[in-house]
Amino acid sequence: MGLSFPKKEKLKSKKLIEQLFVEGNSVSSFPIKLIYLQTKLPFEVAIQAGVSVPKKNFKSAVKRNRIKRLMRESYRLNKALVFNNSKGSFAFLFLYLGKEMPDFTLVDKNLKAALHKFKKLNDE
RNA sequence: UCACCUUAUCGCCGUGUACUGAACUAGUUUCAGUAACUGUUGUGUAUUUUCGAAUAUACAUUCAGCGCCCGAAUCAAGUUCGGGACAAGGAGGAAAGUCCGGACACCAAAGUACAGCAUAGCGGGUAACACCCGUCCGUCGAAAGAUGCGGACAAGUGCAACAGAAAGCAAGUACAGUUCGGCUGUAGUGAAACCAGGUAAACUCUAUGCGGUGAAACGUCAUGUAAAUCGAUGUUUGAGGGUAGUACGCCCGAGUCGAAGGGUAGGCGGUUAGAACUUUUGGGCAACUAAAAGGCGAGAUAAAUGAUAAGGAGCUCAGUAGUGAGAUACAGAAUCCGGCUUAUGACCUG
Repeated sequence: MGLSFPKKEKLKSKKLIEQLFVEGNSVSSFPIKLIYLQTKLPFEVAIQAGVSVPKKNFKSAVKRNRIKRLMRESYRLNKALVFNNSKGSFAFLFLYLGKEMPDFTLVDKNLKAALHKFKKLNDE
């Protein structure tokens, strides 16, 4: 399956996202928080994922874009951790809770940790 | 004026699948020309070889195949679905603030007057403007030049520091004259005094312009049930409501028939080829404009345009130098244009 991150695997439905905030569970590894929910997806994929950075913490659109890109990139490289082993289909949303600009190493490390936590919970 | 560059690896987004012209009109799909690919087709020519033929190669023509590749539906190159390959492309000068001006779209009601708002030397440019150009005047400057909310005190109303009795609607100092009436003159204060002036980033007046709502507009497709909605028809008193404020005016409003709406912030269109850009020539002091030629380079929608690594350029600091260290601005398209304002790095020039 490789390292691609095509459109089908992106969380796009507004309905699902709202449901995610209301009913979803979460794990976190500061500054990354992962909200997830086991649910039916519109396509035949295991996981749909999205990223979000609150406007409150980062007013500049350029900075928000940068953080979202870092998170997307990190998820793309590490999604093999959870993609094939999970049971059922999930909606993911990664939130960035920090207030400082991160670099790729920091995002990658913590996003990986969050994925590991999710996997451990899901296996039990 | 430019908006760091190059390479490698891994990704994201939409587009295309040789080109050109026409027809049919929306379709199980037409025609012509040029170019390219494949070949156990046929024919011809040339060359090689040979006594000759066959063979081989090249070219021309004909035929068949292919329609970027694979799979499925199908009489499919063209239509639909899924997967892949390749190609070219993929944020800005301000994309920002949303402050003006338009294009475009819609409206139960958009009309008239008043009110309100905007603009303000004069002339020109423009689709339009509060923008731009020219010019006059004022102010600043030695000059080059910079800068200006620069119409009107003619009508009405208001305001005016200090000085002064008084800057109005009422008072009044000193001296002199006198037809004895606070009638006249002079002095004193001040920029200005029983007389005019100043002031319109004071009300006001004049001239010109202004319906409202914004792409979450709007159109359309799918699903499809009641009040309400839309269309047609239509009646009497017209309650009541609406039309940004007021007045007039205008519109809706019973019933019947037909259609399909709500929600799912669903899909598609609108949507990116334009009052655009570049070059040349003509017109104009200029803003700008006319003609010709050329190419076309983002289209996302929880929102693509990237991430990582290495090297280099310019910049700053240190150093004689080789070199070393540091930082790499402001900032992210969202219907599209013309401006203005604000933020901001480097270089060149006056």
